[in-house]
Amino acid sequence: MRETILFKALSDPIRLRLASLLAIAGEKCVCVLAQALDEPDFKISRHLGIMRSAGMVESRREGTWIYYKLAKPHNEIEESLQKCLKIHMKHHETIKQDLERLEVASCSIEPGLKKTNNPAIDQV
Amino acid sequence: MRETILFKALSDPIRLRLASLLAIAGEKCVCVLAQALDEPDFKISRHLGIMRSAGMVESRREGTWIYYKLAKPHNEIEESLQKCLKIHMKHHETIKQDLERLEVASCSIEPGLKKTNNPAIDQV
DNA sequence: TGCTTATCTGTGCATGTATACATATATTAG
DNA sequence: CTAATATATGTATACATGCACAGATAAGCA
Repeated sequence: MRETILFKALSDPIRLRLASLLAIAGEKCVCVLAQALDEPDFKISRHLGIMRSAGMVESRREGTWIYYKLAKPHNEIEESLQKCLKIHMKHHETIKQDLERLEVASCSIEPGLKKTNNPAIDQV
Repeated sequence: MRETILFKALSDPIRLRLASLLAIAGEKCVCVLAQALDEPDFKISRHLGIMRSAGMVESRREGTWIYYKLAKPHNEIEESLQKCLKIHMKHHETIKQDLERLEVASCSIEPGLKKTNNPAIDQV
C-alpha cells in the first residue's frame, strides 16, 4: 500500500499546510514558507524533507535558496488529492492566515536584489 | 487543522483497505471485513474504532453483528476523498484481492439463516 | 580568506501508534 | 440458566514520530 505514505505525509498539520500553500501558490523557498507558517526554519526544512521522501514535493536550488513545489502526480489518486487541496483549502481559516503572511513574506535578500547600506530602506 | 485526523485515519494500510472496501462495496460487518483483509477480528475491530473516532465511519448493530459504512462527508474535502477511493482503489492490486475474498466471505451464521445440526451442510 | 544567510542534519527526549494476547461484553439459541 | 458467536477493550511491548537545540554544510560576497 504505497498510498499510505501519501496520506501519512498529509497527516501532520505542518505538512498539510505546506502542501496546501504549494498547491495554491506554487513554488516557494524554505524561508518564505517558514514565515508563512510562522514556524522556525529547521522545522519547515525537516517536514519538507519528509514530504520529498514521500515523493510529494520536488526541490530546486537557486543560489542560497532552495525552492520547493508539488511533484507531478504519479497516479490518479495523487492528482485528485492535489486538485482537492488547491480548490478547497484556500477557504480554510488556517490556510487563509498562512496565505496572508505568505504575501508579505520575503527573504532577507531577495534574489536579484542587493541589500543596501541603508537599514531604513532594507526594512521596506 | 481538523483535516489531519482524516489523513491520519487513512495513513495505515489496514484502515486504507477498510475505507476502500466500504467505499466500493458499501456497508459490511466486522467478521466479513476481517475475512476480506485476512486479518484477525480484534485487529479489524480496533481499526474500525479508530476510524469511527475520526468521524469517518458509522456503525449499526443488527443482532450479533455490527455493520460499518462510510459516514456522510462533512465537507467537500471528505466528499472528494470518498469519491477518489471509490473510483480509483478498485484498480489497486491489494484491493482487488480483498474484494475477491470479500465476495466469498460470510458469517458463521448468516443473518436470517439458521445453523443446522448437519456439519456437512453448515460447511457449504 | 572570513562573514553572513539559507538550509540541512545529528541527537536526545517525550509522546504516539500498532500489535498480540487475554479478557470482557452483547446477542442469540437452546 | 448455559453455550456459542460477534465484537470490543485492557494491557504490555516494540516501534515510529515530532520536537528543540546545536552544529554542519552550502552559496554569495567583501
